[in-house]
Amino acid sequence: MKEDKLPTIKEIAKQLNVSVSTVSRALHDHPGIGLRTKMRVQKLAQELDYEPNQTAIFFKQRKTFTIGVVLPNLKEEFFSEAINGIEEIAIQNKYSVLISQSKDEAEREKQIITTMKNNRVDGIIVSLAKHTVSYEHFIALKKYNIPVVFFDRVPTGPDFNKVYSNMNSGTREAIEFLIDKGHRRIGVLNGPEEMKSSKERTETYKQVLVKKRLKIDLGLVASTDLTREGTFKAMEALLSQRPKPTAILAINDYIALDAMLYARQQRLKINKDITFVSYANLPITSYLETPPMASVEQYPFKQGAKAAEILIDLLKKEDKPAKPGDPETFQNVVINGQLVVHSKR
Amino acid sequence: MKEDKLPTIKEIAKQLNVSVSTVSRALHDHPGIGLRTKMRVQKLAQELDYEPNQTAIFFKQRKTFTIGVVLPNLKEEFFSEAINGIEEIAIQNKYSVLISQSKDEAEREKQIITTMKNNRVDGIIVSLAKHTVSYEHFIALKKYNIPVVFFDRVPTGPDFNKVYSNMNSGTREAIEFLIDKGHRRIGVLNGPEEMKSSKERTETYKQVLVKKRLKIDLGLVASTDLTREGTFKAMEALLSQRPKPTAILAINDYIALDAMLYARQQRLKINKDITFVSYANLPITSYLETPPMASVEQYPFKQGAKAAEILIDLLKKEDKPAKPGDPETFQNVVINGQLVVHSKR
DNA sequence: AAAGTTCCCGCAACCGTTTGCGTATGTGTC
DNA sequence: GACACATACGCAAACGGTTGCGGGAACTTT
Repeated sequence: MKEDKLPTIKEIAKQLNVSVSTVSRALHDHPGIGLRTKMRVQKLAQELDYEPNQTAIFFKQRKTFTIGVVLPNLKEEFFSEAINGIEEIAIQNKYSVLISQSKDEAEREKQIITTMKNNRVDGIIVSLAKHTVSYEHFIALKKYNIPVVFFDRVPTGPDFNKVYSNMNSGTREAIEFLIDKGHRRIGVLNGPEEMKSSKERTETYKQVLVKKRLKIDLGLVASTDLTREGTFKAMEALLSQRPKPTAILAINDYIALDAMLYARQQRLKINKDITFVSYANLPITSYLETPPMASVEQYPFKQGAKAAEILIDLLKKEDKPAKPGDPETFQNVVINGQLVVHSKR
Repeated sequence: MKEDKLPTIKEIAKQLNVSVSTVSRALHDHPGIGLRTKMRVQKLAQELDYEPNQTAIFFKQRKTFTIGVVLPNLKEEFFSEAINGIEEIAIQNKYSVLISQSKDEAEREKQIITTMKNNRVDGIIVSLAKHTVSYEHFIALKKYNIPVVFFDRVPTGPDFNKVYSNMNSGTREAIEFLIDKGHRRIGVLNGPEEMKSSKERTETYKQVLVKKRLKIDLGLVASTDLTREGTFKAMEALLSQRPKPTAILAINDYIALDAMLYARQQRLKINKDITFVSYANLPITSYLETPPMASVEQYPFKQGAKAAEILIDLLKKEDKPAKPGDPETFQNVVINGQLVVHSKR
């Protein structure tokens, strides 16, 4: 009943009594093929609904036109926004996107990278799992000529392509904003210490306080492992300081939300007894009755798009004969975070 | 400098002075290969870091071990949860997942399906764009032997595999819940009329009211196109009814949040002047000070997982010789939504 | 010792497409 | 009518791996 056999180039060739190479060339508008046969071929291809078998092409060309994306999860709007950026650029360049979640587990991340490598994705975009400390599995990709671009959660060291937002200026703005509002005891709800950004945040925090001639109290800096429980614990630690902090800078909007939840449980009025400022500026906060007073926008869409651009550029360059003497260079794009103030008072 | 050449089966064969077929079989633990050579081959493969070229295998086996997932967007937690379910099952079965967003545009959806078809994904899981009305591009996949499983936003008609949650029982529960709480004027914030679920919701709404002997006022049923503006408009319409509704059943949590936003702008107190009940029961609501009073849980993870299971089952069956007489059958799995009450009063 | 078995392994085709190279036919030139 | 030259197409190899089949060597059987 069903004809089961998909039309191939061979099929067309047979029906038209020409060779497969002629068909192939005709379909690609190769100049060496006469107009007459070119037309005949294209017409029949139309009629048969011929579509080239991409797997064959991938195999032959040693290219899959697929880029892999590995990120901690898809639930956070930051990442799904970033994917939008990636997809946008990918589609424009006729690339497909293979997405996988590390679930913030280093082991799983490694596994995913291996799979992607074997599937011969052309390149990979990564936002690291929160506890990833070893980058060997990424370095190993070099042997396979698979370029990697990191974004947001990027590794330290110069030997990587990366796109990330510079928290420092945003952090500075955020803290100065709070100080301007009269806050003197400002808590920091920081991420795990393995994350590069965590250290930087603490650093900038100290710098601003010094500059503003305020006392530094490291009891006001706490780490959460990004789980709700971890955040609650960190909040508990922060709120037990005396005098209590009147404002808190949280590593991202989700953590801020968890922190608010805890604060409410402690009968604190948000934006009155305690003020929050965080990072990311996610749409989710627009739904809230009491959003963080300000948020450092990190432009996830832009980050994703930029990472994709860099990757695709690399892929295009790869086709060209690399000049032998060329030292390998790495892109390092910094997108400045910017403080967005949500509420006036 | 860099050896550029990836190790292949040929390479191993040459180094060991055996044929490629022997190597291939040795690596697969084929019984027809002697223990000695099997060991030698496997050892060398190890040393060379040999990894089979999947693209070659895909091509040869006419199978890619990839399933495509098409859904409206990744931003909604419902969908990202569903993906988690899909990924879970996929990984267990050694499938990769190719994700693409239709952005709720029928045209883009069609485009994606075409690309996936050409990329020879083994099967596809789809949640329809909100205005998709023609299913031809899906039906066309049959010719390519690519099975499709729909979830959540499923097409009407019996000729499709689908997994969706039965809103009716949930809707019934939700409305009865509101009536029990004393509400008599219950508004419905429904989705676009193209969506099957919208019609059903209205239907069930009417049934319950009839059963409870309440007057039906269709002015209390409004449609939103799922954008924030659309929802505001619909809310405006609902709130202009007299007497005003005291409770609103919203098509999903996001819409409920938008609606609340509007209600607050109108100086209505949530859960006091006006009560919301919605669908999905997303984690996002756990962050809210005033979450919907109740929500119909739709088990996105389960839906995704189930869809993936069905698809993979189909793929496995495909390998087996299909009995010619067999009429094609379609799975139709219904997951009952269940009302989850958030706040007591 | 010849015949039959069993055990291992190699040969070669195949999947669908691309592409370098060779060649038949046609065109133009003197 | 012999020559060069372009034009239009075919041949065949290659990409990397899988698999049916066939066959040589070693071993068992009678």
